[in-house]
Amino acid sequence: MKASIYDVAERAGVSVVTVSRVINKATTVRASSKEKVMKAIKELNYQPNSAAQSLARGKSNVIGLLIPNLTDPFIMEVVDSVDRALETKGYFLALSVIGGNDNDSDVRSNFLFQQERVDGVLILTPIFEENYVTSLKDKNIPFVIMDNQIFPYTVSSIVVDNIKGGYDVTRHLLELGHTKIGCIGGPYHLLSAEHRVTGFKNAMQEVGLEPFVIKRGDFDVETGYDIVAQWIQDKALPTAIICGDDHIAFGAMDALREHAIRVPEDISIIGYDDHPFASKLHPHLSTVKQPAVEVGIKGVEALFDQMRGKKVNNIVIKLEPEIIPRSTTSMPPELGIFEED
Amino acid sequence: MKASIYDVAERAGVSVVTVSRVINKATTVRASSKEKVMKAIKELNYQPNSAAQSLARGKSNVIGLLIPNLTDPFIMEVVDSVDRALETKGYFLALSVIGGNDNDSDVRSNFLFQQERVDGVLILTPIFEENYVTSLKDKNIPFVIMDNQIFPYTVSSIVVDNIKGGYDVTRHLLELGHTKIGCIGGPYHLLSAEHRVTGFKNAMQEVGLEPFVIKRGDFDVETGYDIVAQWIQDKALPTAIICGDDHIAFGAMDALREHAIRVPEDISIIGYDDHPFASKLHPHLSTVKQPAVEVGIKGVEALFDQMRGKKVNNIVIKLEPEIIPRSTTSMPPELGIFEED
DNA sequence: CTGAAAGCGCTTACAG
DNA sequence: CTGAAAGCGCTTACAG
Repeated sequence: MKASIYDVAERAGVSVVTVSRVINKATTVRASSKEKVMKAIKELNYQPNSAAQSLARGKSNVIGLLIPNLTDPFIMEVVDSVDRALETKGYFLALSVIGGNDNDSDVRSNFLFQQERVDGVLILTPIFEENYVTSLKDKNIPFVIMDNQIFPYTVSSIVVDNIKGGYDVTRHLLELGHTKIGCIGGPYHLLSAEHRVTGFKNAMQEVGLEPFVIKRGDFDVETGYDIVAQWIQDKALPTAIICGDDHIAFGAMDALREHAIRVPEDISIIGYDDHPFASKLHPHLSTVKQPAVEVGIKGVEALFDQMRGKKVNNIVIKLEPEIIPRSTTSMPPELGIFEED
Repeated sequence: MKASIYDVAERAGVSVVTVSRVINKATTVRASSKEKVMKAIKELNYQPNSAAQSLARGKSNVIGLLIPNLTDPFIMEVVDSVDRALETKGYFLALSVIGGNDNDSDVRSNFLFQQERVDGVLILTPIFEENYVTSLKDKNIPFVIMDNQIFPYTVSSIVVDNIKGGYDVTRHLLELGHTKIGCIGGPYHLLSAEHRVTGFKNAMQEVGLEPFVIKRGDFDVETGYDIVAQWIQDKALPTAIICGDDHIAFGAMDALREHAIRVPEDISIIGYDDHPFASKLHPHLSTVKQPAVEVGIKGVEALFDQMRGKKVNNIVIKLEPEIIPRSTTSMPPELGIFEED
């Protein structure tokens, strides 16, 4: 049978209150008492029942984390960061993957969104789900949204400046001397994708240049591959391509390779996200590193501030991405691939 | 203030017992009572306190899942599968990433390994951690180990037959006509890696062939790249390479590409795991698909069997991988790359 | 079909 | 520094 706090108290010859105090590291316990209790705990292999603790304390010590999938490296890095941050605070991570269809996500969120079940919720989603916000507010559960670009509500959020990311990437190419710059952006419904394209446009406009071409698609290898293959077929290639993310960049390079077009000699490619493969596959991909660890840490911090009752509505923390130039970007060729001498 | 079961009872004009019954979907409630209770629940926006439920029921409805990292696609697929399986059963997923250093993992596991905190634990680890097993057994927490190849204890586990995987892959190459087959296996401390190599050796021996070469390294792009680059420098390349996983295969192809050696015309490559990129980057990688979803489902099933008290010690469920031939494997060339006419 | 009572295992004031 | 008492919000027999 599992030992309870009463067993420990009895064995140690003290009251359960004292046992509770040493469990909770209260300082007001005589050293000798503490010792006896510790000994009893050891001997009985006692571990406090967390359900009882939660009930008595009115808090569960678990934080819910909602994520859209388990495949995106950026997301996984944030999850890892959150996991670590929570752990140092003695909190648990209850993970829930929000499926695609609405019913599904409804069930899941309701499941997680029970007060007393979680002390707070972290939402990591590229898409703004209004019903989550409503639901969470209804139930009075503290929450913060991470990596979301919409915040017209009084909602705490941690965002990464994607406009700056898109801008920086373009500046990099501009400074290398490129003028014919194309862009394969992410999907329209993702504001992060939108913002990167906006940053691109801003930077171009600033120097009085027109985008060579702009296409949009999913954050996927196939998007990059298909679009670039089409461009090649059309014999209309810029001297540099800004990709919405690294998957697109890998796909773009894949298509280029099949046509023996060299990167970066013939064309420069730059991605976004710093996928693990970016620094491993050759040539090493120039890209943008998002502060994933920072996002996780700040998210947890903001959530705990809120849980502590700091009435900090609508706190928005904006983090900056960092460009990492590697081997896929260089000066433009004298002549574009399909240009005549 | 949050509504309790008493508020609901009062408003509905019944006792808390009846409310409890409708919450728990007991059939022994008069329709009219049930209706009143439902109405009160709606009006008060009542949600049962899960800590109280856990305490009263003696179970938490949460399952702990221990994983080594958040980057391996196979692992993530299993996590997803477990998440779904748990959800349909009304269970929560408490995730914990086991860090590298021992201290760390100790802290984490102790944290998760509290009876009453979790009803059961699923361990997904390529390395057999004896202290986990001991600890879990001590505390009498049901658990099952997934994707582990060692099971000398009375421990339930779900394993995938890596020997068969290695064997099948080799047969595939053999049937295409290859005789000079090399292998870049995963690390020595991973039994899964070991088994794949064993499968390779077995298949070769069966047809009276010697392995052309066998090297080992981490499951990493760099391993494949470095080893193949070395082979190229040594002018000693087999006509087919069996890679311990897809990362190694990607690295191998990367090195080959830099030397303009064609896949599969000059050399065949086959990976393991069916990484998302395997079917996207060109040429599409021949590989082995592990039954990740199945592993998750069976793991959850086995765990629940155990939780229900089925005294099923040492249940081992062995699942089979499936080879997926794609475009990186074909008949061997007339002459090896470095062979003279 | 329904409810009074006891209990799940802790923590929190309060009093000393 | 310590303990008696009440309470956290539910569920589980038990009796009716």
